Amino acid sequence: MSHNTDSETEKLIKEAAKKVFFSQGKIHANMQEIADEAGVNRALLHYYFRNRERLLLVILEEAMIDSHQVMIKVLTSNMSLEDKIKSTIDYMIDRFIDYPYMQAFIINEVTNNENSRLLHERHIAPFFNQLLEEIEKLIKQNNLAHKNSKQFLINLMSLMHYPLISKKIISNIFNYSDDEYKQFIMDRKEIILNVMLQRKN
Amino acid sequence: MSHNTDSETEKLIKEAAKKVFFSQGKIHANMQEIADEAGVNRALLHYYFRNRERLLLVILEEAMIDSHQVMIKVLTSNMSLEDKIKSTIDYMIDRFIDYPYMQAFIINEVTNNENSRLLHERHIAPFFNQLLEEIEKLIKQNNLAHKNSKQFLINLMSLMHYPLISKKIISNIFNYSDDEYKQFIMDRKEIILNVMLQRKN
DNA sequence: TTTTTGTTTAACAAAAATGTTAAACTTTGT
DNA sequence: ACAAAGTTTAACATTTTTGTTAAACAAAAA
Repeated sequence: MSHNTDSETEKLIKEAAKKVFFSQGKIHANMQEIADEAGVNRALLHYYFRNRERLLLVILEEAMIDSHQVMIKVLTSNMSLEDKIKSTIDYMIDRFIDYPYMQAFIINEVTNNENSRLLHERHIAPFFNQLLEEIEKLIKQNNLAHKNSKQFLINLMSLMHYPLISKKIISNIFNYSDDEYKQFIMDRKEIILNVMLQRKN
Repeated sequence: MSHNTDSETEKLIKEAAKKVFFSQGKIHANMQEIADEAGVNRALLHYYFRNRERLLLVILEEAMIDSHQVMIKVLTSNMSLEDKIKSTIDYMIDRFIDYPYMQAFIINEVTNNENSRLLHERHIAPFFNQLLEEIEKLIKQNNLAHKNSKQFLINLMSLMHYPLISKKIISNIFNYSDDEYKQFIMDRKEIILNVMLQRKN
């Protein structure tokens, strides 16, 4: 690599790490593998991020912000119920179809690393209260079949995230190519909406 | 530990490994941590399982069999549609409430280990065809809102597995104790059934 | 042109994890 | 009592990964 200006290389490395962790799901990836993916020397990773833990924490924080801003942005907008849910699903899937293992990474970090859990608790969790209030309003206003906003939220998250996390499993059991898997996920946009709104599909 | 007969220690070690991986979600756990959990010497793990990879493959295979036998057993029984789905959900949750990260382990292994993927492809994936046929029958016979058996299956799996995998996330955002989390999951038995059958709850 | 910044290389130290081995000890069965 | 099987201990070799450093090099900026 030839002399990138300022923080562009930092970004390059972060993107490489995200590719390895979020796209390829290589949860045990070491510094060398990330350096290879970035096409730079391993020493450069330490130059920018000091150590492995910090690099992971940085991309974790960006993933958390990414992931949860999606929902808050759409759900606090001025749309109808259907459009809010629809936009959330559409945007989430479009945004993360190429990062299927991002949620798995977040889950794993929060589960296994106390610092990551604190990061989640401080920066992410508080916003969920806001989100739950919003969902409760939706349920009342639209007389939804679901009554419990927490369960509603987890249902939605389950239907969106699990099929991404289990990309390999799904491809394996249905014998899907990458394109077929992608189509399967795209088809879910409408299906998830219908399930959440209790409609036929 | 004092002189266990035959394969009882083997079992003890496997149970310890399952506790570490499936209950605690410590996906990066090393041999020493597993030995500690089992209360035996690390050398004993090698004595019984030769190396780390084999130990993991053994508990992976048992987990796969466990996990998928649940569905096939219930879904090919003589019950009504509602009871089949209900039994599947009930049994799955009861069986794996204490192994919330089992699915995460399977997913991770299949994603990152070629041998694990082959194990899945050879022993587990074929049974899904059987399962899909069963689901298609159910959909036709009961005129279900869902028409696509594959999407139906993934919906069900999502609603069951994701909330277990994200135990820590859920506990974090809802500020749940272990008991409260458990109750939240137990409440889902009915909720998942209602969502899958498009009923009010 | 000189200086600064970014980057590579290579070598190294240190730590962590894995896998192996031999010896001793304990329990069980014969 | 003896043998066999199970288990522990401790030491060791090997491998892998991490983190550090110094020197050289390239490109941009001054």
